[in-house]
Amino acid sequence: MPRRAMPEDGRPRPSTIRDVARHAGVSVATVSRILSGTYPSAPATRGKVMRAVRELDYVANAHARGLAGVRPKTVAIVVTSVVSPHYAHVAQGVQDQAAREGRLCIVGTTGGDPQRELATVRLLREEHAEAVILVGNMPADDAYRERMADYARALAVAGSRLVLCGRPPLGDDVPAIVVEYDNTGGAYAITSHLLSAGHRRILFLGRRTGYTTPESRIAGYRAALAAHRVPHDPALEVDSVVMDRRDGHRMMRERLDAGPRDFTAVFAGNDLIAAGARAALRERGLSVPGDVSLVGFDDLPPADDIDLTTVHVPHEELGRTAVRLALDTDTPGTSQHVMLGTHIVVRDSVRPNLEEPPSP
Amino acid sequence: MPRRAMPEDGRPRPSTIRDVARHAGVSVATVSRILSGTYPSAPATRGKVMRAVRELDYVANAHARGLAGVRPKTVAIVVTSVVSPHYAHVAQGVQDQAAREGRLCIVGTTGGDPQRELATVRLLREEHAEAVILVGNMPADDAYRERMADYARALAVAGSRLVLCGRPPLGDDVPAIVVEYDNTGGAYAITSHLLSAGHRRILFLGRRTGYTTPESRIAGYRAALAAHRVPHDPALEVDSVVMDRRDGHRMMRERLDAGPRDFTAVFAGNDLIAAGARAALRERGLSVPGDVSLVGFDDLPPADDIDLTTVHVPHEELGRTAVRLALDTDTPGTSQHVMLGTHIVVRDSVRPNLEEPPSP
DNA sequence: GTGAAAGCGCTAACAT
DNA sequence: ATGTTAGCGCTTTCAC
Repeated sequence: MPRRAMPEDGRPRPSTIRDVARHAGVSVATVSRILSGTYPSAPATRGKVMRAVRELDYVANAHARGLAGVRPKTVAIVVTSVVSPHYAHVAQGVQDQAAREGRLCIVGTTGGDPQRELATVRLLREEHAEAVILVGNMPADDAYRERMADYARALAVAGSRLVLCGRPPLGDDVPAIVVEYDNTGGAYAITSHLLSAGHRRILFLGRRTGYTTPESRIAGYRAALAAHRVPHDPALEVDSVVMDRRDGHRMMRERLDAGPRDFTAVFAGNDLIAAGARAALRERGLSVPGDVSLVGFDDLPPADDIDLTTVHVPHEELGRTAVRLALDTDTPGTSQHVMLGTHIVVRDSVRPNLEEPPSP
Repeated sequence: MPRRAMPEDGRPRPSTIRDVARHAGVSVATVSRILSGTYPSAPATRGKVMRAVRELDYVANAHARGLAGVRPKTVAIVVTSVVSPHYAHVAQGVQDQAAREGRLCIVGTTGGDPQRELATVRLLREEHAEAVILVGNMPADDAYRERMADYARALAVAGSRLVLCGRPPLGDDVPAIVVEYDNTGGAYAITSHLLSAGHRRILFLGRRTGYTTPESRIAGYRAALAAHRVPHDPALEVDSVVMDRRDGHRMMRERLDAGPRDFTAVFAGNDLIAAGARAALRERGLSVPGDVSLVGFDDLPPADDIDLTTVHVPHEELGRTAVRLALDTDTPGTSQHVMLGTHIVVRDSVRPNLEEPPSP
């Protein structure tokens, strides 16, 4: 049972560095130095201090330390939601690396609301975290760029590094680190996979103009079609608003109800959409991959559950890399740019197309 | 473009309350009072101050404020992992309520490792958060109780409230708020659901002795059997270690390979196990619910994807309630206890049992 | 209604 | 190798 200071009011208060100093018979400076471990000290003194620390159950006050000019050991991550697997896995990577480097992790959720994002970044500025990692999902318009640039400058003044995760760079004048992954390359690869299986009419589910991630993916889809000399039919690209399972189900259902099926394969903009589309196909008596081939993007649950061939995105590595780069003070540049690779994961949702012969 | 203090070294520093005071021609005390909004002040002064705040882009330093005796607006949550849907949903509830009440949220992950948990709680003590919410998954032995009691006392001294989420209370002498949900009731209800459909041999997948959550669930299972006067066969209870999809698959596969099938329905200890078991059943040519009925527990993804009848657990409400109770300083008691209800969600994974006639 | 000044607990010069 | 002391930026008495 630790002894602790107990003022007259009968409520114990946390031990302070002065309590420890007194208890050990040394000065507060000595205690501070020994605990920080960066100065030489006599073993005997060290022993006394450590014993006092233990007996008084002393832990430093993070706020006092922060005030005294030591950057708090904290990284922050801002996401739309922590239940979305995409964000959850990036957050997990951030947590991993943060814990490994002895940091605490502040997580903010915005629900996709710019107002809440703004409020969160404001609160984070107050905290003076070492890094603020934004895994936003905002349209990449000018307003967005400007907002990010504002964040970047304000955070830079407070000494925090801003990391943009999964989005393209903003420009060299903006002090932000960017960690993204190869959406276009992945989409190109998996579209080629379908083309190689003889599919020519590939429905793309989840076009979302103005949003960088879906746009990069559809760009890869189109590039692959072009490379294989397959005509590009804009009618095969379906717009989505929310990019979730429900929306995938809706898009597929509406498409099937609108007329005769004019595709043999489906490329869903993400695995959630793929899951919804698959359900809709089955409701209409179409099996995957028996009747229709289906691929997704992300390699997150429920991809494994539904045996979906998809593009693996290194979500956790994204988070880990973000933390690593932000905490790496050896590299002084505040505007690095890293692009992580993606690759296909083949499961059982694609079959060769037999409905029309492949072009010669 | 905000003007900001720019020392000789050419690196701007964040504006302080003194910069604002000078800029507005008032004292720092006045600025502090106006920003806290709890004191009367002349409208003219208020205007000057607010303008200065805007022009200097001032945000308060959370550490200075914390040091000066104001409890930081922060709640903390400690979970095993943020990718596990169970924890993610509770965390989402915590985030929701925290944001609603203007709080920042610190998230710590332990990976189930008591060492990391200890380290995390230590770091959180330094932060003096208003609340520390533990959503642990530890065996409920004496060592665990003692550890929790230690946390509780240490955090109480630092003025933080400890909330135990999804676990039974520790005792009145431990200053902790407990928010749990009705595992036994839910298990009782869904077992009754299977019994009403005529099932008598119900395989329970996921017994884990010493862990409160699985133990409460199996208790409900046994209670329902007893209430329906169905003999309890211990051979129908299968032990699990990790309680995940893979383990569900393994348990089901091993059971099916061990001999002739001696059950008509399966009660999986959670939805992940159910998903794994379902996959194993299908690999052996058994359909759900055609050949075997299957139910789970939690109502989390992938329950919806696989049309699983299961028990709904109010995960997000758990998190919201934890924050609400912890921040409710009107109720001074630090050892409240709340139990949230659970209920069945019927989907399409149960069929009446035809293999043997129900008892008369 | 506003100002002056005393800390909060810690770190980092500056002494010795 | 250790002690002394001046802040860090804010809130909050206590005066006026």
